[in-house]
Amino acid sequence: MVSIKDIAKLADVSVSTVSRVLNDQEHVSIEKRTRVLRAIKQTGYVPNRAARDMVSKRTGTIGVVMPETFNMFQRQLFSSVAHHLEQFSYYTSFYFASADVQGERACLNRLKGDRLDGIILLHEIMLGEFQTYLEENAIPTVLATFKGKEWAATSITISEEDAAQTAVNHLIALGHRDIGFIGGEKYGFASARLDGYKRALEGAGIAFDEQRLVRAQSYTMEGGAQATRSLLDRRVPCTALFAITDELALGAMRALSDRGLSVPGDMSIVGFDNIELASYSNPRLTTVSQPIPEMGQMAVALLYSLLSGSSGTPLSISLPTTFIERESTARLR
Amino acid sequence: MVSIKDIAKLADVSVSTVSRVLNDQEHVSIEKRTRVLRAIKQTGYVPNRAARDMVSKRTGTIGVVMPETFNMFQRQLFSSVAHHLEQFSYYTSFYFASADVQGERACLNRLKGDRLDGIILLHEIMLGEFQTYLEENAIPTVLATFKGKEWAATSITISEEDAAQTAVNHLIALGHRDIGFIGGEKYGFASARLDGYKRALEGAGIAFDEQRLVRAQSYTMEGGAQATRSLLDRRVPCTALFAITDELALGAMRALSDRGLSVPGDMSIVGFDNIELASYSNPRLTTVSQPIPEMGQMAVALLYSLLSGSSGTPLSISLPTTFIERESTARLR
DNA sequence: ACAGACAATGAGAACGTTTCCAGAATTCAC
DNA sequence: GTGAATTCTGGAAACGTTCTCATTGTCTGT
Repeated sequence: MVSIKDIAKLADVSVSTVSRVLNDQEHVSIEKRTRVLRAIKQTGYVPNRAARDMVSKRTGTIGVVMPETFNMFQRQLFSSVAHHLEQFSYYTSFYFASADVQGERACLNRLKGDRLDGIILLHEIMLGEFQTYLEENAIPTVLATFKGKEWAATSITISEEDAAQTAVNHLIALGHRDIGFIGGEKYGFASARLDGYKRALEGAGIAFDEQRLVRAQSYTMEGGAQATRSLLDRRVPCTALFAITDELALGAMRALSDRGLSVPGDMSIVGFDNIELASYSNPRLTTVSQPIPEMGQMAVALLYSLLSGSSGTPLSISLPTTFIERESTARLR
Repeated sequence: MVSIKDIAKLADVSVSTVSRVLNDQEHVSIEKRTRVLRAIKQTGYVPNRAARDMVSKRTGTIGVVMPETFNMFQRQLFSSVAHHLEQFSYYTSFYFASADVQGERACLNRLKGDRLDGIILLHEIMLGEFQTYLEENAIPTVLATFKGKEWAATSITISEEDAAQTAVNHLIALGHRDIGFIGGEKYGFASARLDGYKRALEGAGIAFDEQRLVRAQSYTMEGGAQATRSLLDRRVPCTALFAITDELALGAMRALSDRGLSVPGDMSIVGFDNIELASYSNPRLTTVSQPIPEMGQMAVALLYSLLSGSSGTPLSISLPTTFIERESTARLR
């Protein structure tokens, strides 16, 4: 492997000079600079990142953490983040954590060895040690799509509860009163969206009924389908469904269709996220649109400002959502 | 930052001894070993990877390259690869290359600095320099979903052409003769699937008609919808469509539905890939199933054997596909 | 012509680890 | 008991960079 010394020898200059050229520093004559550049080109030399990192005490790397089995919303968010990250001169490392304690711990351990300069978390982390590590080492952190309960980190979110309430209100406005809820496990957004659902019912004077609530095992279409089947099996009358995720909603549509129920004829459905697929399903899905590209952009911008040394109380930014009416909801006949 | 020296001091042993403990080597007394381990635990010490990599001349890292805007098939493949990669003790770095020459070059440059021990490519790379670099540096490489033309690397593929032919044959068997083709740009699999389509027509004595061929701008649902619209606008009669990707097929279904055509009543559709979504669409999509989990597993296994020093002519493995009939195809009335 | 400022350059320390080597301590075979 | 083999241990070199510092050379203003 060709090293900086080889380049120095080949260009007949000192190692220091090569380093200066490499890092675009001044105090190098045009003549030597071109000689060095020629040698680099000739040998195909690329600086050894490990060596560079070691001496400079920083890796120039920012980490992006996401679930190993990310859903389509997270996939789109990831795209946006990755795209904006390319703009500026940091390396990016991606970490995929399986959604359990061991998975998060394994992820954390990988992280630690990498000595990141900054980090963006694209999903809620359950493991307390994660927060501890980041705080103790004062690693600039941006939380996207969630806030830490007692974690005073920069975050970018939407008002989950309000958005969910709006979605359910739409169903109510269409005359529905028996509205099922397809939720999920664990995460903060799941309970926030449930709260929004409850608030909407309350606002309309509809009693909340535990029987109309079902939690999917996983945030997948399969999870949504299963949950819907078990809801239907309970035989509590429902004319509409609110699913806290588009993928759950799509799974629900599949399950309904399998039971010979039509959407929105027999059942209206509202989703949440507005993933790309929502406008390609049949029928198109009425949903709450999250500003995914902006969330990614903001997350990157916020991290950048942290890395540039901005201080003070961490910003906690909430972006607006939009309710999108498509074809999966209809007025109750 | 706490370093190995701090641990040595704290445990009152030499740096060498700490290093031995760290790397699970023998020749350390139980007593000192426990002292070292205690010190590590106490301080939360994690070895600096950069330093470690530098001296050991290897990074213990394997790289996974995929397109920045990966489609659902690639997403599932990625999952499988990531999952199997976790089993063994290499670090994994993910690289996302935007699908153009600059993107691939940028990706390559990032790669180079990282001095990978091995690499898995999850999509066809156009940039020749990529191959050159990997070959010149003798980096163990596995190509997944494609083969290099003149690249004698280990690869794992399916027989694209045969599978496509089978898919189109199915349409023919249902009585269809006017079969549109929704293809795409650039990649080898696109032309292989086109060849399969042509061969099926030929086998049935149906003349290939350029007018029934359309290429999507991108391998997305939007791309499929657009392509389908332009095909419909040509007003060449078609009773069936073969899309070389499930996502294109789903976009096509959307476009047809928008024009008031029903699937499979007015038009049969066959896709390719069998992404998760294919069994959740409405109607469910008839398609060619790729053995995605196995492909990922194989790719990892093959890389592992390369890293373990297996040599000889690189293996080129082709996995079988399955044709899956669902609801998007029907007999021509 | 001379001091002072500044540009160009290279020598060498430092970063945190692994690994080679040699010495000390212990065990083993007779 | 003796010598040989083996285990344990620490010192120090090496890895490929960056960065500080000192030296030399070239201007500039008087």
